[in-house]
Amino acid sequence: MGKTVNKSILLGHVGKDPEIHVLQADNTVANFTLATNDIYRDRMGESHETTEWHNLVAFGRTAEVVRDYVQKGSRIYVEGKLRTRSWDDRETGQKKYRTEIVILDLTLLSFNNGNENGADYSSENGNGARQVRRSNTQQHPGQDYAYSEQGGDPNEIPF
Amino acid sequence: MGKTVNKSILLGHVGKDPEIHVLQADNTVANFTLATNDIYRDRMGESHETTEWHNLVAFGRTAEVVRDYVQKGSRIYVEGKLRTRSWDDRETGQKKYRTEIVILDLTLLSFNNGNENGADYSSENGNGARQVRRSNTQQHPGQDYAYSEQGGDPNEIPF
Amino acid sequence: MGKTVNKSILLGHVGKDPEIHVLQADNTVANFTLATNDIYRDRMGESHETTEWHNLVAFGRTAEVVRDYVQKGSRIYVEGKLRTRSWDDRETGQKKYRTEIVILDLTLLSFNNGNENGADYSSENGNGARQVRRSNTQQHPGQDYAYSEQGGDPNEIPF
Amino acid sequence: MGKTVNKSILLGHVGKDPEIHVLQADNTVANFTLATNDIYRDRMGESHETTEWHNLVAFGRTAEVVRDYVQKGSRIYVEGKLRTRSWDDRETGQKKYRTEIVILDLTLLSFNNGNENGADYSSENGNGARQVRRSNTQQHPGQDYAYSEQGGDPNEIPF
DNA sequence: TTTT
DNA sequence: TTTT
Repeated sequence: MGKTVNKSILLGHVGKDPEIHVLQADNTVANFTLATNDIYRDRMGESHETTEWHNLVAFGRTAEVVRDYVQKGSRIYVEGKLRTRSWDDRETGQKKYRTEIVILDLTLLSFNNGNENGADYSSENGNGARQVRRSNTQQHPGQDYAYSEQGGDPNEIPF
Repeated sequence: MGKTVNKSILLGHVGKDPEIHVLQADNTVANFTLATNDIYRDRMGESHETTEWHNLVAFGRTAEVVRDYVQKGSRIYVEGKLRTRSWDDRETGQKKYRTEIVILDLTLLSFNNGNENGADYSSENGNGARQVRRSNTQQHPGQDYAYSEQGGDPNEIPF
Repeated sequence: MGKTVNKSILLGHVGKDPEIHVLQADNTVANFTLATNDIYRDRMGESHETTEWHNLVAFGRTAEVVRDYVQKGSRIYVEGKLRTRSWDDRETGQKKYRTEIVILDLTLLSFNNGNENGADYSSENGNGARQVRRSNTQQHPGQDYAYSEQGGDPNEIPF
Repeated sequence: MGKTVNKSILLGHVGKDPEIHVLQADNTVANFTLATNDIYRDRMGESHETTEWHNLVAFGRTAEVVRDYVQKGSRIYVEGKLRTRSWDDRETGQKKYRTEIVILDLTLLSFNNGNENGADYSSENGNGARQVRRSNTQQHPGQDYAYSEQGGDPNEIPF
């Protein structure tokens, strides 16, 4: 029940591997970008394509799913809300703004780098199951967290 | 038909009277801000309300509707797409960003300053009809345009 | 987190006063219809308007809000999910279907019978506050429930 | 610009190969069903999954895309509007209803039977390109139409 | 009738 | 800068 509505729906490809930060023991944050494409026709009737880049952020359980299953090239569906943060730039003293979509719902549409037709990953583990990243400490060596196995079958993918 | 989706749905109140610009004879642009509210509960269980401000932009026919019917305090429903523009700041040389929602569909939910229950405006023209702004030259004296009466009953409100 | 998406967004006017049923002590159900309009142009270029009627259903707390604030003519924004129920018709033995939108989010856009500009209701209580129906036993005499005052300021409207 | 909103967003799997009908030379119609899943927890805390079936219909150019690229098992994203048709049943004389989603926007999320990771089809044509159905006369032998090659590169997939 |  |  709300007086207002703030909802965004995006479907596109992830621009780079998510950055993961652990704020507190209990709160993971994931930041990444998502590309959507717009096709328009100019006055001469020629078709052009532009790419729009969106800043996405996820918290908590959703951030853990991002950490474990989303990477550069992944195709995802996202539902969220817009949020604009502002701060004073240290150097120039100017007000700066950054608009983000806070993810409230996430659907994975591809695995292994967004290549919807590749067959390479099944050969990696030889059993046909989806291989997931349960840690990415190499990419973010400063972090120290463990995937919570409790509360569900560890072999069950949570989406 | 598209490979990606870029859709935002907003319902809220307009922060101030739209700024109207006429780029060419044929292309009106309207810029304004929209507020949405978010209620969240902090760790102490106390309820807080934040306001999110969105930059909206409309073009063409939609901008004309904004010019004529939207004002500070109006409650509106908007469907659009996200667009982030960037430019180099003249003074500092820094890259700056501004994210906007380009309006693709607009529904007016209130008239006369968003007061959904006020009866004052009907007394202004004494006939119970909705009174609309067909020009706002006072607010934007530098502009010179006329509302196009052709293509429809001038008494018909186009939404 | 989900593998699929089932989401409907409707904004329109309520066709008749909601029917309220109390299944158990704890679970109120509200059923009503919502009209949306579609304007289309036929092959001759003439404009036509059709009305689409949607079956809406709300449960629990949301149903209580519907009971107390929604009536015939109310303009509302609704977000929900589609659900199709089927049963065998007693007389004919035929399979029958009914598709409903289960309300997940509700925003009231008007008060007093959807008349967004009326001033009559404020004269009813003489204090400018919105008057709400806290019971509708006349309309639904078979029911016996009371609006729960606990859990919040009884003068606070919950949306 | 509209007074009301009637919008549905679905992401799921296609239940069976679309039925294609050609009403006139110029108007193709495609009918098919789409499954979405809902997970809920009962009073005992046990998790259950239900499947919701949606009736989808596409017209014109969109129907041609459905005809050529959508099949049983395909995963798709759809945006559309709800429409309920009614008729009197010939046998019983009863009023019957059928609610459909009229597709306004369609995004294909998988190829070859929804297997997002399968590599089998690329071996069918040996060049790694997506293989599309440009006719389905076997399935609908009564029809006689040809995919329009004009208006674009015939090798370009239109979404 | 889909999918995980 | 809106609104309740």
